[in-house]
Amino acid sequence: MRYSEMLLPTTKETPSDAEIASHQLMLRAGLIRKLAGGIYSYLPLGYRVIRKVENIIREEMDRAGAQEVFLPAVQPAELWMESGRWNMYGKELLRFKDRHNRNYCIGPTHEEVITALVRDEIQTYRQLPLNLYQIQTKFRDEIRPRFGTMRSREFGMKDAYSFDATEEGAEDSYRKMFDAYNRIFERCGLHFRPVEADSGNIGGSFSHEFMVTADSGEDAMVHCTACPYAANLEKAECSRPEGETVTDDDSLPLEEVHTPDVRTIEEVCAFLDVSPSDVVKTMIFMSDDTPVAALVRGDEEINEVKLRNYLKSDRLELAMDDTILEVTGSPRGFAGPIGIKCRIIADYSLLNIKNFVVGGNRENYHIQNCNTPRDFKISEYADLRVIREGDVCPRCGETIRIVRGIEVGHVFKLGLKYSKAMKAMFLDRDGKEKYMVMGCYGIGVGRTVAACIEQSHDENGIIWPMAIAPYHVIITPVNMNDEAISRTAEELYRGLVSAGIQVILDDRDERAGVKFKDADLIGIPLRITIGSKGIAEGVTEVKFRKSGTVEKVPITAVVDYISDILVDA
RNA sequence: CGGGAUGUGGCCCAGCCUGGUAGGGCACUGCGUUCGGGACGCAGGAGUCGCGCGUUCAAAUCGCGCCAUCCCGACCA
Repeated sequence: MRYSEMLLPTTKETPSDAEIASHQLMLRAGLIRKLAGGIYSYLPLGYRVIRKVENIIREEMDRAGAQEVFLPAVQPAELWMESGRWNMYGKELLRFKDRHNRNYCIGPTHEEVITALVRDEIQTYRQLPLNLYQIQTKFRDEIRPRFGTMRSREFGMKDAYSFDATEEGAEDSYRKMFDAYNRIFERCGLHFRPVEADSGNIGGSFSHEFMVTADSGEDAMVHCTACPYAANLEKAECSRPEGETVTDDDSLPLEEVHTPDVRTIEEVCAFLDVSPSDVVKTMIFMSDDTPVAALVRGDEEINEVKLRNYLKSDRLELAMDDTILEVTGSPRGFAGPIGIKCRIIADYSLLNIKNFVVGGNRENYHIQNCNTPRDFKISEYADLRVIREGDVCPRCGETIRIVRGIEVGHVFKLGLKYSKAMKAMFLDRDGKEKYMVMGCYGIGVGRTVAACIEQSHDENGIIWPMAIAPYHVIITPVNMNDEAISRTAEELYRGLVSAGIQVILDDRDERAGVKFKDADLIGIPLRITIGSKGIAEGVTEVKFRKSGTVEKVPITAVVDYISDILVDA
């Protein structure tokens, strides 16, 4: 393609409403333009990258045995009422009425549509397993879209759905997708890590997120420094400490202390001159409609996802003030386990501590030198806290580290959730009707592109990995008015094009500096510079965007030289 | 939705406090010079100052309301 004919509006200045590198560079390099909040147009260069990623996804999905379909974006409300999500999904689901006043939504995801399709078309176990995928525009009316295509409202997503006759089959489908995702992100040149993720209400332990490591990532994940263990922060398990040696030795007598207006852990520590690890936090939650007290050491945080999973509750939230008063007999800030009127669950961090401070269950009082089981009994210990940097790995015992990441993919074993709700059944070998076992698997296409830039750029611009670069090569004639230069550039351009190489010829009548800056900004992996000095020697310069290294290559050998590089890549 | 900020040619911003002629840089058009890391000169085109109402002789500037955008918290690919 000739640069002079392309819609490729690069800018020197950084748009003021872009915060992170990938968003700034996507705007500056002319990949995207914003139409409205969280809604973006892809320009030619940006769309080429999208298509490259999509094609990698297609190849790997096809290779894994999935078949591509294309489902409607507009979906009737009845389907969503069937699954129960019309009322559950909330404001993120964009709803509207047609001219007949019928309710519709724009699909934020396609479980309903695919399940309805498959239940009508599949009757027997002989037709299973089945894995269908599509690459389609989704709309989620996000509370707060941000970071360009990283979290937009309208976005391209690959979503796949597997249907199996058995649990084992579903696990096999899951594993195939897991493997395919690894290949996809590897081919996109990303540094990523599959991490164990919370599977929430839906149950089962089969959920992994594919996280691209990036400091600007919105998610936190943990990984072990020694073994392959990696998990989403909210999922990461904390080991039960060794050796429960709680005895009454060196126990001091219980002591109620007046602590006027002292509520938070910090205030308690300052007031009583103790450290947070000598205090026990008592937090009152409402699990569905039942109050529960969760205990954790003062220097730790409660992980609400773990607590919810432990309790198997559908809804979990911090209790309101009136509940706290009812359960503890005191206002917020003084809750303690002694004499409390609800179920008590203690985090493992409560093992092995003694003479600790607890709330007094009485306004403006705390209790010191509390010990178990002397002063109150803990019948349930569980892993309830948020893991911390430096904790021990739950698998191997080595050190845990926390890093930030961008979730680009998610694989999920759905089980029977949708097949039951929507009656997706088949006739098994034994002549009995059974529910299909489902899985769903998503990849954010635009987010993957943004994540790639986030991970691969420098102060001059984007550095595309060869596999998803919009073009492989850019030819930069330093002066179009120099007859020898422009002729050589034209000839080389024709040579590369006929060799099937994706190339831009920067035929603009611009100074060399401008062309170099733009070439760096848009991140083309290879740049061929053609100048009069080189022509005199019969060579061109091939510069590698990533390493910055420059090779002098004879003009006659450039096409072969480039072809070889691309074959290796 | 709550908290904070911003809205001025396509882009980045000044002007607002202290009301009176809309300004700079980038980009764009023409001519000339220049030509290997975002050149220079001259001449030009381009703006309902987010929208509405109000205060005032007079509003980009002051007041009120609305809208939009961005950042920080609960959702998610």
